[in-house]
Amino acid sequence: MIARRATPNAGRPDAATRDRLLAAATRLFAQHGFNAASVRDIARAARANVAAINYHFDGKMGLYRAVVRAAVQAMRAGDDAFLTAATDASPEEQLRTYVAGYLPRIASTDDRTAWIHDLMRHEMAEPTPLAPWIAEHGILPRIQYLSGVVARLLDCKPADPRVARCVISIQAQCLFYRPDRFRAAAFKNWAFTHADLAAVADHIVEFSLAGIKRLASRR
Amino acid sequence: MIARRATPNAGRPDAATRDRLLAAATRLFAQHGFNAASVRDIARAARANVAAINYHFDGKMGLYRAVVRAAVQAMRAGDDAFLTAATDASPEEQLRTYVAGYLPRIASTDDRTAWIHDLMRHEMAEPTPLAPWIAEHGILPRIQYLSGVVARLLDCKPADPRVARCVISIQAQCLFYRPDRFRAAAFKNWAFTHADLAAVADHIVEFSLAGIKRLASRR
DNA sequence: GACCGTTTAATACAATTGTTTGAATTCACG
DNA sequence: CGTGAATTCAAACAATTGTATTAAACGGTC
Repeated sequence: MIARRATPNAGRPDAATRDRLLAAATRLFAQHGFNAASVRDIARAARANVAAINYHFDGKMGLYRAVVRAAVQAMRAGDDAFLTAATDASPEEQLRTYVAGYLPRIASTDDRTAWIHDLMRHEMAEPTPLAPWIAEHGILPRIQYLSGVVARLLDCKPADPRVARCVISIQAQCLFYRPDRFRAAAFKNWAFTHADLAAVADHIVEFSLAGIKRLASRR
Repeated sequence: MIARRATPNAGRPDAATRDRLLAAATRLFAQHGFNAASVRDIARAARANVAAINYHFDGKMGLYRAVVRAAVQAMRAGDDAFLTAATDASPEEQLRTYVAGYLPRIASTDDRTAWIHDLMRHEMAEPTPLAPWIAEHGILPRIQYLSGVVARLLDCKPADPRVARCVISIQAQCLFYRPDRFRAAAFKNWAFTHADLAAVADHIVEFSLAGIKRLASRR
């Protein structure tokens, strides 16, 4: 039967099987993607039975949905922390805040924050039916915020085609610092200390501000 | 027995089974990645028997190696066409030539040129043992060329940390225009006409030149 | 036309996939 | 202790995976 738990009282003595499954699935889906992560591997990592996945989540896709939901939620929570912070600051300062807050999360290798971006990378390479939903709820808000900042910097309407191009230029630079084996091989000394990362954030801001100012003056 | 064909005389009346397998594998590996593309799907698409893959390529991994070898080869051939073209041009003009030549290939949806980048995307999400080799032979040469151009623009040594950061900023902007479902959902009107693409190339060059000049003046 | 190496084909193999089943176990409550 | 619902478990399911086996078909040379 279906028979879901009526009250989600997660206050069990030890972590409930459902929670352990969710945690293990988060790690393995982020590492290998939806298809390549097997339910048996997930169950073993969670010290649970395979059937528990179907019992608690209605199958592999249901488990994935739960992971993705949590990912988007964590993403928006992280954004709100520094996006809504200084709405009265200058757009230059807003851009600096954005990059300084975003880049460390992108470049992080700490599993507690990095898994979201690994999940996204797999969705880009081999999309699941959830891809459009993730893009709309996890990414679009950030793009729209950035568009507003850039439009003020360019002193034009957000619909101006230059806005989208500049937003992409900024976003692309940040995203590129997500570590992977390709970058490690193509760019030697890829490992970043905290100081390096701050320098990179500085670079992206200066580089982008110069580019934007240039395009603002033309036309 | 092993019994590989002594001479690779591909001049058969109709396309040899080996060639059809290679073509089908190229398409399917690019679409779904190494693991998700099954040998049976490849064989069916090539109108060949499953065992033909083991006979001609010594297994799935051998087939993938052949595809990747061709990919890197095509990549370098495409690069040489416009990288070695104008070595006496100004670095500004070299950058413009680079972006104008590179971006259309990145943004292409034509299977004859796009498959290479799709292959790379899968390697980034779920690397195979070939990943380091691909990075070294397929990507590193381009990065080194770009580093030389940027070093001249910055008027500094290629080892200067600013060079790598600027190269990344340029490369990241170009790579971001590879189409996928996420970008289509996050950026409306993502489809590009030829004119749009030229405008984007122009944007990247102007944006980046302004950024580089700015960083050249500081320090 | 008979021979022999090359290529194709059908089939079998063990391993792994997601899911289902039905019984055993656990837990809260009377 | 006893009852009944919630949860866990081992086992089995059919489908799919990459590879190996073995025989049949092909193609050029004597």
